[in-house]
Amino acid sequence: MRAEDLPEVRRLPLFRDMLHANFEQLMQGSYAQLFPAGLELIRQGDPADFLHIVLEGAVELHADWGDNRCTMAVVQPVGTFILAACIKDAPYLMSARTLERSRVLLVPASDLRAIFRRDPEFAVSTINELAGAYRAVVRHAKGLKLRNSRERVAAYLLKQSRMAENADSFILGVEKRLIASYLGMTPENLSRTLRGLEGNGVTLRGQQVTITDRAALAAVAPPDRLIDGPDPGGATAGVSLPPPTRVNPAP
Amino acid sequence: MRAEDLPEVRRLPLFRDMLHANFEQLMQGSYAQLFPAGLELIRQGDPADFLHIVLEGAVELHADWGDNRCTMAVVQPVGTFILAACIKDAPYLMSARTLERSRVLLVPASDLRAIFRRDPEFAVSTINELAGAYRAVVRHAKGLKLRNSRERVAAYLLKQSRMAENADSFILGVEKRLIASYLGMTPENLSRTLRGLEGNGVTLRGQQVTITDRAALAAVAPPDRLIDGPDPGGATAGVSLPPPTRVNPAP
DNA sequence: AGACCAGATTGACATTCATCAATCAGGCAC
DNA sequence: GTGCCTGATTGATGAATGTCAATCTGGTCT
Repeated sequence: MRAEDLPEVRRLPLFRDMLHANFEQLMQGSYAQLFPAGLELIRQGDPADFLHIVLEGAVELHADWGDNRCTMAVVQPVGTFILAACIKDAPYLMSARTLERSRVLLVPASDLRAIFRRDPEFAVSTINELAGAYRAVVRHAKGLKLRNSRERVAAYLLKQSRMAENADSFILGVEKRLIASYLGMTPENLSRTLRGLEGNGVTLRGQQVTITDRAALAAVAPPDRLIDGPDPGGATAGVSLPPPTRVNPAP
Repeated sequence: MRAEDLPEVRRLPLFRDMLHANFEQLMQGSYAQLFPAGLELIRQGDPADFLHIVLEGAVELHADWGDNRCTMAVVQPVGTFILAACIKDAPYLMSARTLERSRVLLVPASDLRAIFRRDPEFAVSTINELAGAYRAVVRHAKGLKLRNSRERVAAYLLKQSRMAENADSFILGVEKRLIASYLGMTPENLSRTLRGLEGNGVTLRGQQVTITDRAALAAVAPPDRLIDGPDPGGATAGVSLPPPTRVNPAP
């Protein structure tokens, strides 16, 4: 892997506190790889061999059952995914595919398991990472069960707004059909719902989202820290909600 | 706490491998308490002070948003819950209430955090517990997003059947409205769906479930290890699916 | 036994949501 | 620029699910 990536990886909450020697060893067995867009990195059901870390690009985690497919999360740099499967040495519960050309660091699961057994700091980091990931999924499940699709969309927009640098005008970083799948609805339904939300404090033009009346939007779906997160105590990497969005220059 | 409970707690995957001295210390700060049925043990949003372990009875984990409420899990002996919140020292994402008279062991979160920092075995156990809990929620979310209500009900029955001692005839251990909420549907819808499933290999009389044609039921919702679990490598305690059911004597 | 009560069921109805099909719009290759 | 291709949108429709209200049922208490 490129030497210049090391500091960034080292700075991840998961690796930040471990002993240097152990970090070195972990990285020695790892390798970064460049993948084209649309490539299936892992397939659900396969044995978990590598912890994946997205260095560049974006990766979708999705699940399939019969003919149905749904997006569970989008991981962006620098985020890790499928940590739990590696730890349990169990089959992946989700598939992963690149949304764009992406560089991914692959860390052997066996090394991982060996090292947190002898590096207490790393063990604690792993515990925190997993606890954060767990809470992220619980929040996702809560959103699915407690909110209808209109409310989920409104809450999603508000959350993206919070994460954007310019909270009042940002662009959706992902295809709408992916957002729809993430929110547990069809693209058609999302499209109509978005249109229905104009007049509730949002304006849309393509990927462009402008919040004109935050209170009105919040009235559709009162934001709740216990659903929309994040934990007060810092961002949860790993399986997170769809990507932070970039600011966009005024037209 | 009662001395006779100690061995059972000690046998939990979470505590099995830790040093005896540390287990002792952990238990010294803990206390078991008997609660009546229907009592709210914890309320979502409150700070996480104690890891909870159900020794007797049954506890429902549920979430609220506005006027909506949904069941996220039912924990039965001997199972732990809200480990993640304790670890992150963050607010509970779910509320908990006793479904029946229950005895619960309360372990101070601060002790927990202190001890897994110095007991590597306990740290590893915690990691495994969390990884299992994470995967359980992911499976739950997958079920919600990939299956319609009819399929969820069929899969639920099949799963309960697998967990029962007599797989072909068992009783639902929980109120139906609770099951409905867990499955993300209304009690009315569950009732109709259950009726609709007669003729697909199931017979119902009250809480009594009899599977007459497993294949027919499985045809409604093909079981999938990646949704219905469990992990091949052993039962995941903590936040698990609704309770194992007891066998029932033939009428 | 009888009254009572929470939960379950049923029916009628409204709403949400998915599906199918037909455009529409924007980006990219040539 | 033109053609094409994917994703987005829109419309029409039906299926799935929620809601409200009215029983029904099983168990508990007295």
